[in-house]
Amino acid sequence: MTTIRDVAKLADVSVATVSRVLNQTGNVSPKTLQRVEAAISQLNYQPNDVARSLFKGRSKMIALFVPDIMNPFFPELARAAEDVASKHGYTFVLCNTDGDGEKELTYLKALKQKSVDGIIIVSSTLSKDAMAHLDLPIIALDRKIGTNIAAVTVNNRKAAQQAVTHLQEVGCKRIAHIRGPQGASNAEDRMAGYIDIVGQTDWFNPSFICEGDYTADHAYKAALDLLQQHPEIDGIFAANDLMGVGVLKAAAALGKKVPDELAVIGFDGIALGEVTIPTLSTMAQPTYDIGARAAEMLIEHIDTYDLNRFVEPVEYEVKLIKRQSTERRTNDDK
Amino acid sequence: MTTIRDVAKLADVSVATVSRVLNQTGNVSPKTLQRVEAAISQLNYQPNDVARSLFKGRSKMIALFVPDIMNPFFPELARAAEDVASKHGYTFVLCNTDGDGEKELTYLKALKQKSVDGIIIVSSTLSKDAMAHLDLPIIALDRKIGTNIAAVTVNNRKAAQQAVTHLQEVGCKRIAHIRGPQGASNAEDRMAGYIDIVGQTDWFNPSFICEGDYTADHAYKAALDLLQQHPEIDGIFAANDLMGVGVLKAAAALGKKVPDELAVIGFDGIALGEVTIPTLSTMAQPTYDIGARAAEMLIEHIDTYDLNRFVEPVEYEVKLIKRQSTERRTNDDK
DNA sequence: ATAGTCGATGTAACGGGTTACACGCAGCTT
DNA sequence: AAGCTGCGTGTAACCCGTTACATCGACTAT
Repeated sequence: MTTIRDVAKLADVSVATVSRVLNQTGNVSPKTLQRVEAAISQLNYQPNDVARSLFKGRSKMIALFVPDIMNPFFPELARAAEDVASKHGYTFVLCNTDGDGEKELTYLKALKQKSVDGIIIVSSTLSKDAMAHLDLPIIALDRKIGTNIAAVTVNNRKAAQQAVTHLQEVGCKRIAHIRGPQGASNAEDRMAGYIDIVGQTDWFNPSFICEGDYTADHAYKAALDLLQQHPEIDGIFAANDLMGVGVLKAAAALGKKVPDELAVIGFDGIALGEVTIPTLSTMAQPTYDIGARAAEMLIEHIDTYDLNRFVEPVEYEVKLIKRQSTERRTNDDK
Repeated sequence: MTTIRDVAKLADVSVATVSRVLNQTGNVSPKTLQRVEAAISQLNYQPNDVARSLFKGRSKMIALFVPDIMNPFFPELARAAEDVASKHGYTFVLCNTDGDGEKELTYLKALKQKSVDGIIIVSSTLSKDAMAHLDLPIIALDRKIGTNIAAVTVNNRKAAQQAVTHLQEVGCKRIAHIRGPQGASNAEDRMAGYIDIVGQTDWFNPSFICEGDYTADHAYKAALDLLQQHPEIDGIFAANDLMGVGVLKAAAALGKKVPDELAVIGFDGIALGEVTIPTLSTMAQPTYDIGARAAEMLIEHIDTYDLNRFVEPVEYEVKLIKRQSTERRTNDDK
């Protein structure tokens, strides 16, 4: 490995001057500049980022924590964040947490030892105190964490209201909800939106709300139970698309026709919803934009280097995408 | 930040002794050990990995290069590699290359400056010389690169033969192929397998092989053209599942019934194939295992620290999964 | 008793950039 | 001419672990 001292020797200057050339700090005379640049290219010198990081205490790395990259909602987020990171010269670290608080802490510790500059995190388990002890720029994504950590989210509650209203508009009389995991702010908000619309109806029944964990399998089973126990249900709002697909499968397994006997709407807008049969209506998030924005915010936060500055949270709008699973029935009513 | 010198001072020993405790190298008396451990926990000391990396020239980081994490085949690979990395105490860096050689080189340079310990790469563009100049442990994944870089792949050619044979068995008389991108070894091998089976038939026609780039959109268009130009085609082997889904959409758009008028089989075994209608038959790769194995091999390679050691390539078996898109017709023939 | 061995521990150099501080010198002010 | 400013540059300390080498005492071998 060639070092800055090799370059200095060849250019017959001091290491300080080479460093000044590299970082374009301080004044360097044109002649010297040229000599140094020649030496650099002659030796094909590339500065050692580790040494730089050691001195600076910063590493030009950011990390993204997701529950599981195999869940199709996250790759787009990851792609966006990585694009932004690399555009700004940052290296991108990916961590799968499985929604496990222990794992999150282990990763955080390891990354801190590596002087990672900041974190974007999708989590519902990380406690606020754990974050407080951690003096690292953090942006919460998709789900809020406490109140003083900046978050990039969507208007979950309003979007959920829209979704349920849409089901009503296509003729649904008994609408159930398969919710996301306890403690996830987006799951709570989506459920709240559901309740906003149907909570006061005469038919509403708390058992119309099923636990879910954002996976298709679990939703499949939940929907089977639900539909068998309450055959009168003619609309389901799933808190994400993956669970929406699970519901479609359950309906198929029970011989319930979608959308005629059961309308289904999901949330997220993943590509998967376009290739199922029937295709899945959904409340689509601007996923790439959200991921990119979170990364931009994080990097800006890092660059301003002001750990205590308040970072404004951002909320995006969600868009209703009507597909076959909620196609208005020609003649409905029971 | 508390440093090793703080710990040394508190425990009233030298930094060397603290280092010995941390790394369990050399001999430390029980009493001293205890004092040092007490000091470490009292100060909540965590060693600085950057300093360690600088001295050692290694960073305990590995990177995975994929064309695009949004392609559903890659998240599973990434998940597997990350699991293995983190199990071994490595940090996992993800790079999206878009199959762009320039981007690959830029990433490689940046990672080398960070003393990344090794790379797993899915690439068909990286030249062998570029790799040769790079003295970093590398494992090729999914696609081979040259002949002297260890690779973890599947038996693409044989699997392709199986896929095409399966189409024949369900009654297909005219089988087309939508191939992967030029230069990708797996695309070439899969095409070769296709030709092995149908190349000598009297009906075979080179125009039955369409260019593809492993995306659904492109395959959709290619399949539209193909089916319109050659209405006699009754079977399509798509070089990956995403393109298989594109073919299904094209068939739907043209009103061709799958599997009765057109049987379709893909390659990869991504979850997507289970939720389309009809569900997509495929040659399923043991994707997680492949990713995990590549990571294990890389880390073993790094640990033995023997850059010139020959690493044995590994080839996995692919499994035919029959689904609706190739369900045997009750009474076929033209 | 003396040399040799081994365990326990400390000192200081090292890895490779960065930068505070100092110095020399040219040009300008008064 | 003395004093000041500012550019261009070099020296060396610093970031923080790691480890080669040295030291010292205790114990074993002869």
